[in-house]
Amino acid sequence: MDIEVLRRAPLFASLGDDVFAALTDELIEVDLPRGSSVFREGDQGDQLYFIVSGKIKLGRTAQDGRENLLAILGPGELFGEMALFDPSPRTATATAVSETRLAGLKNENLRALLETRPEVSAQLLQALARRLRRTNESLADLVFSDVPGRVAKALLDLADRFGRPATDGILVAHELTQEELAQLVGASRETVNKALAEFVQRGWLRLEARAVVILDIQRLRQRSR
Amino acid sequence: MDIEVLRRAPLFASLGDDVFAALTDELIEVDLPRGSSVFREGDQGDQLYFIVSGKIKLGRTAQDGRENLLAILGPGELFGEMALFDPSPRTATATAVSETRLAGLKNENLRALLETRPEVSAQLLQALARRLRRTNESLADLVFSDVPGRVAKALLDLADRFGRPATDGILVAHELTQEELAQLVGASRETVNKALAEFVQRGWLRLEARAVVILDIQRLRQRSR
DNA sequence: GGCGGTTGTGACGACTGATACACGTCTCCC
DNA sequence: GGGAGACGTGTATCAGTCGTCACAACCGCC
Repeated sequence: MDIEVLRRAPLFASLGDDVFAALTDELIEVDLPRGSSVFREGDQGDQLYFIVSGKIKLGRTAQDGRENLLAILGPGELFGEMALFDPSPRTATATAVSETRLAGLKNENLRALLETRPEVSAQLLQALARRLRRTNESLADLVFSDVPGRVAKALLDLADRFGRPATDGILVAHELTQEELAQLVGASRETVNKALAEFVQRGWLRLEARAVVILDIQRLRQRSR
Repeated sequence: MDIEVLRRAPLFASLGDDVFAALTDELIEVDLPRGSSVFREGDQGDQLYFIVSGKIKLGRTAQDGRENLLAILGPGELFGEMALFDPSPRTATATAVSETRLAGLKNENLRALLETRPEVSAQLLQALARRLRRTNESLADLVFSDVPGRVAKALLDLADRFGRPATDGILVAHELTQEELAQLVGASRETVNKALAEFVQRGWLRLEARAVVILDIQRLRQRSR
């Protein structure tokens, strides 16, 4: 397994090489094809996961079957950590958006580390605080912004995290279908499609297969406010 | 100051009496009338707060002045803890909903405790995880439920936390104006008012000054799904 | 007694979800 | 290699929810 990504993860950055080496022995490798789930809402969770490569979507399903996505996570990020502190079952389903490799860590193993290493606790607290901040941000967006605004914001966020410079703009290979993008911003696929078409028509974007190229990031930023 | 509430707070429950006594010396008492703020969005934060009595609303303001509330917190709960892990300024404004007494604790003091007491870290992690869970819940509600549904949900939540049995139902003295309730559920005051009027007309609720009496909690629960 | 803040209610318009359908593309199987 | 079907995408029409605006009534407090 490529452990370089994990070595650089903030949670482990403070650890000595020996402690980190001991930890890697406890990691459980998981490989997932697109569309398969790591765990589902309601499952009992005894593990948390680091993303080595690929992308994971965290989603919830309403009783009528509609879905909404809480987050798209990429390499170096961790998820499923809430089971550590709370015995209640998982409140979200984690699904691979693309072919994905994970490193799982049993709660008990991390718990032992937390007992002896206050810096690791601090890092975990920071990670949770940041997630809470992001979620609060999304809440405000849902209340204040219309669908095109939320789409613009989501694209900019994805660009920040997964964007790569291209010849004529920023290539964002988000790997999401428009349906998934719609679930992420809390709107219908059709409305998201129209918002994208409008952005394209204005020359701010170019659409590619499960990707976009941002051509005019300034305008897009302006639209997202 | 009435420290009984704090002694029972989960964050301190695991501490010995001696450690707790030392901690109380570091607490800073704050009294607030209705409407005054503990801190505002953008402030630099170096303290977190426990609610001894009263209620606090956490809110954000959009650039056009519209507000939305992230949470209503009551006695025993803590807030402002995100400044501990993240140097960035406060992302919400904390305002007293009623006359409120707080106990403030400097970040540095808590940090010292975290270094030596892993149980306190664990409690703090748990508190954050629960908040994140609640926030995710709110997100899903915004996407899936209509305004009456969200109002019903908010009332049930407030009833859980602040309700007291009355002769003909559950008295929920939330102390919020309809405007504040609207900001909490992410809707306009008028729409919230109409939802409340409908519930009253169906005999599920009785309205009182900054309070409601829930008469038929079953139906209200059903409406909230 | 007046005045600001809060509540109650109606009319209207805009955004957006639902529905329906055409089209393109990819995969898998024959 | 080609075709069928599943999946993803592009677009239009229509109806419903909800926000905005407007205004009346009410309450509590100075």
